[in-house]
Amino acid sequence: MERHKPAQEIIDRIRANYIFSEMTDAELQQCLAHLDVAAYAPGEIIFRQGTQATRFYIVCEGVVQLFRTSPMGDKKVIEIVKTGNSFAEAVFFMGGNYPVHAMAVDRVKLAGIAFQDFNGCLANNIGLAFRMMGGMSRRIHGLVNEIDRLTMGTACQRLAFYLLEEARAERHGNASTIQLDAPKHVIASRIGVKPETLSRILSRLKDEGIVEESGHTLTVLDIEKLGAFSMEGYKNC
Amino acid sequence: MERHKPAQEIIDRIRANYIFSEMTDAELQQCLAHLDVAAYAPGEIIFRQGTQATRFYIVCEGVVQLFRTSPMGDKKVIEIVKTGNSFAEAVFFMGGNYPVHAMAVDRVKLAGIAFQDFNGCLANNIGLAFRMMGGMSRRIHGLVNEIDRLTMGTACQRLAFYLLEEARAERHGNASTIQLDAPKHVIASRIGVKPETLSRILSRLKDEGIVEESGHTLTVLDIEKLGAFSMEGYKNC
DNA sequence: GCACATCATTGACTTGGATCAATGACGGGC
DNA sequence: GCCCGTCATTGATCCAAGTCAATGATGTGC
Repeated sequence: MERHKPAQEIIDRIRANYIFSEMTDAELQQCLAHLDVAAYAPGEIIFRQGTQATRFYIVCEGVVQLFRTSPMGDKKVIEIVKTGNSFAEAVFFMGGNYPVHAMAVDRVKLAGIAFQDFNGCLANNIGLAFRMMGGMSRRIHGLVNEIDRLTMGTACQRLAFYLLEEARAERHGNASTIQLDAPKHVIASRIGVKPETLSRILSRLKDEGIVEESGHTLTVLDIEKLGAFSMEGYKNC
Repeated sequence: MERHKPAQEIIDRIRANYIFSEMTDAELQQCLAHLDVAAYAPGEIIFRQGTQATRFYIVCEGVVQLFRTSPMGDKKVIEIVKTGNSFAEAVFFMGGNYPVHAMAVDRVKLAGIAFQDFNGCLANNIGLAFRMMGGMSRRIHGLVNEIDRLTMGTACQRLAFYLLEEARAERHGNASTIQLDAPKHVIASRIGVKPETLSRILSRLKDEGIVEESGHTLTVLDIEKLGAFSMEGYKNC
């Protein structure tokens, strides 16, 4: 393990993490008073399960593995932490010793933030606590959204769902018109497919008489049927 | 919109949400003093962008859409909130008016928590704030992990990565032996593929001389090469 | 030992979507 | 007007995995 001076690049990494993103510069400074930047070799242990927790970490480079060992010695990997993410901060909030071992998987550079500094910054600053919770809350929403996007059925279902969202604005009976605000390749990436694929799906929907298109206006002819399509993607609710 | 008495089922939903999961019963009671349970019809507006924020919500049934309208009247969907999740709680933490419209997509049942109650519970209770941050922090880790699992490259890369985790325990030089603790179909589901697929990948690795298998013992012959495989799944760092 | 159930392997086939490549339709600057 | 760049469509092909189905290995109990 070698120690380093905190470079600007390190500070940027820290700022980018959700824990610090809502802090003022002054608050950040206070938290980093005893900042510890160090590099670890592959396989090197960062901290051991059961030892007293004094810092949490942000991974500036490399990959870290968190794992537990049972009394019988078998090992269970709990989490893999990659560049940009933090670990052991929950230990700060909840108290107690480190509940896992942390080990460098490859060559790793870590920023270690002292609990003491962090606590000094946060303990009498309920305003900051609220801001941080706001930030975390948004982060959670963003992540949940992303998971939805990744797991929601086929490309066709995702498109159907997307169109229904848009269609809801102005519908008349079982039909609705949609103004396509963005170029198609943007819409494609929004639903997570390649433009070619979007094009194909759309022409399939046209063939089936579910939508019609002229210029930048898209007409949904049968909202019912479109809904049936998309809802198959929501079986897991 | 129709109002309801909070049933036990509603309370359970609320408890299950990350915002309330770390609270004691007493704290929860305090937050729910002015709990408002209501059902909305499809298309009904729950609150409007720019209006004063007084409550945040947990979706007990159905799907809610959050969207913004620009001055020119075009609509942009920000988020889809499904059963069990909350919305507008970030507004509480960060302050300000509702930054979006909220609309029921289908028939929706909501639990509305008054900012006033929530603030009363949290403002002078830094201990609770810390517990909540701990809970959120864990939630974030869980979600990040899940996204990793969903996006980490091909089945082959995932297997390679899984084996490397196991192999690290006892390695000698560039080789290592692994005791297969679980039947293969369990391992398969752990890395998110069908047993057949696992079998095929494994025999490919055997063909390439990277691993060897006898009984329930798996020998990795070339950790280097296996690592090269798996790291391709980490290009997006 | 035999019978039965679980586990594992292997092959043939299907499918959703990405990729590559060619061509057509606008639209805007000058 | 013409030319060029972005956008869109379409076809051909490829690929990773899932599915279905058949067959081989392992037990484990009795």
